[in-house]
Amino acid sequence: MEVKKEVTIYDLAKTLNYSPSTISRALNNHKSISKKTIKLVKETAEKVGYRPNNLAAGLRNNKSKTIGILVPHLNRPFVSTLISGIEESARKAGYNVLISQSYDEAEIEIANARTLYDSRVSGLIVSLAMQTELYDHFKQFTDQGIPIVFVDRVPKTYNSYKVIIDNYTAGYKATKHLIQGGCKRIAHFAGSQHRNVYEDRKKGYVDALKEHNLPIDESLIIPFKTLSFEEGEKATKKLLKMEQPPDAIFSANDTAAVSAILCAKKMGFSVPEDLAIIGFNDDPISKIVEPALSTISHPALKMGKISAKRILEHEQKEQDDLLTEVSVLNTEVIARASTRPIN
Amino acid sequence: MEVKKEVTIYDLAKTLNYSPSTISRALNNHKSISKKTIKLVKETAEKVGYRPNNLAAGLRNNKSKTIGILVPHLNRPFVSTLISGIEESARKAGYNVLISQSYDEAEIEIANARTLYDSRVSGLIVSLAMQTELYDHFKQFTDQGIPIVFVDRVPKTYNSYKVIIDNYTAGYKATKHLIQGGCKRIAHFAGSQHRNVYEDRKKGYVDALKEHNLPIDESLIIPFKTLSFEEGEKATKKLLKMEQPPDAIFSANDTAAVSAILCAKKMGFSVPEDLAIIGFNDDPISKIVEPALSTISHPALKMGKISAKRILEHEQKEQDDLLTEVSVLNTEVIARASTRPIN
DNA sequence: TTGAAAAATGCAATCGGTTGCAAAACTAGA
DNA sequence: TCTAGTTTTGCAACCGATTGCATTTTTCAA
Repeated sequence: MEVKKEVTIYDLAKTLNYSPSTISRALNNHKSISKKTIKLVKETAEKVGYRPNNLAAGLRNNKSKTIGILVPHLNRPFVSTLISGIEESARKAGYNVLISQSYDEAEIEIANARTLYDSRVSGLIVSLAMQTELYDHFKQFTDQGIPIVFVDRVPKTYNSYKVIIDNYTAGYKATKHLIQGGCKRIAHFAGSQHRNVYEDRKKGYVDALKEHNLPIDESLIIPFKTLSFEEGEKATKKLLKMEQPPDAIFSANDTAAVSAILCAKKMGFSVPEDLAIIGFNDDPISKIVEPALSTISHPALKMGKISAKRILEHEQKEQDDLLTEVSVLNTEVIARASTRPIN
Repeated sequence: MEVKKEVTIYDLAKTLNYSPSTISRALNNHKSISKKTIKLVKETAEKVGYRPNNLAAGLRNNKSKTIGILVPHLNRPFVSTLISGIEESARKAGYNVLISQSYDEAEIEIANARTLYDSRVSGLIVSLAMQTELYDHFKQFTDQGIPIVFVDRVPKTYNSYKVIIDNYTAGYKATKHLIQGGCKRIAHFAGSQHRNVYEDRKKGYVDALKEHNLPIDESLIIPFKTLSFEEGEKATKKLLKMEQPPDAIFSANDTAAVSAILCAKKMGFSVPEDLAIIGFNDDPISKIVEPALSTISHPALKMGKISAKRILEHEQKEQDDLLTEVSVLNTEVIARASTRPIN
């Protein structure tokens, strides 16, 4: 197959009788190049089909105008929307977006971090795998002054940007919402307590119970591995077969919550009368299930945009030693039919 | 902020008293380097924290071991799963994945194609924007021998790899499924007829009716712009208010189909008795809605993996002039509760 | 021991932009 | 017209890895 020779700034230089430096500067609107020259260069570049080689520029500058993303799973509503937000902001600023998924495994996360580093990303946006507990694989970025934004699932201690929601308050609000509906025995579908998001949601749940003088019943707090549909069904079955079943469930995600609704209905319980249920995330399924699932909003798109912004801004900043900088977004209870109206 | 100096092959060369060429070859397991040297080089590289610079290698080779993806929207179940499949295969082969979304606008698609080209992707995987009709922006890739895989939404004529399902047959099967359930007045939610997927689904629908001697009623074929929930509601309302409303709907996607179920129920029709409904894609919501939505499977993950494979294989191939090479995947009717059992 | 073939390694150019500094060209006031 | 200052442009090194070809080293049969 014949491959057309690509046009480089050297070709442009020859054509226009300028030096490559001038061409390069003209294309980048360098202030020391006259407007006349800039115009001429750009027009010619357009005409002859010149295309910049990002690899060359990236090599010279040791960064690639690329944001790396490291998430557990790409095909989840929250994550794919988060990425959509990142992509939108990045693209507007002329940045590319490299993606990778860890499948919630620390080992893969580590490998992917390496690869993204090797591609000299300008910044990294990470949502941690379920079981990641060591953060050494992020040090390579920090050492090179490459900004990292942890989003949603963040490490407790690592020094960097973070974009999160207030999971504690969200958990508190969700639980309080159930209490205000008259629920007294509230179960909780808890995610991995290694991850801040699930840990905090649970804490909010516990504190809401305490504040309303409801007992904490450990048998009502179900530890989940992945908060999957199947796990949700199993847990619901178990709960509803108890001698004294709960009258409500606060699930740490929507998937498990929806499975609880379906399972409860199948077992003859009515939702929300016998069992009120509230989820977390406002996934698309939460609007579709019947009764529609009350849940907690999760501003994925916005979190994505802010994460990207942090990286892009970082380029401008004076690189003092990087301090932790946390953005906390608002969430709210979305009351639908799966919980009882507030008294 | 202090930035640690990065280790290059030159540093390794100095340390080990070899030339950079030998280091490079050793790291790449070149056959002309002794196993002893390879071992030594690799161990030292590991020890001193050497990290390859993909930009440098990419510049030299004029390609970046990166697959570019161009899709309409990232946060849709089909697309995000497709990408997940691409990412998985690409990663295994040591390739990175660059993403971009066109928001279904040809103009953005063109701009993104440029950017991906400028990053010297090794291959491009595209699902076309709704209104794209000119394909000039793909020529730059073809001219450079960069393989393009069109997936799902593909151009009719462009010469390249294609990974699709048989939309015609799928549309035919979906319609036939309704007919076999006893439906006689079957409406169709049709997508943009510029895109093969929607055009072919409609053709399958039309032919199924014809073959079963059912009349084609143009008033039952509703043209959609985006097949959104809102559009679906509106269309359903309109249909059910007709003097002689349809007894079934074949929707070209699940979103509109689900909205039809909900809308029909709200209007007092029972599904599937009064109105049978079948969708397309097997999105997560289709399992959740009640009655559960019958639909057509869409092997997103597999399509992603195959698309990536096409790109990766292409690298090996003798680059004869690229011919069109089409992979057609199987789909099947997933019968759930929103359609009537087959007689 | 010698010579030729085979194996291992090195030289130097190359990929395409970017940029500090020097130099040239231009402007304007004296 | 001359000079100092300003604007514009060029020189050349550099980023880090790859690779064709030449050279050195090793191997082994004669």
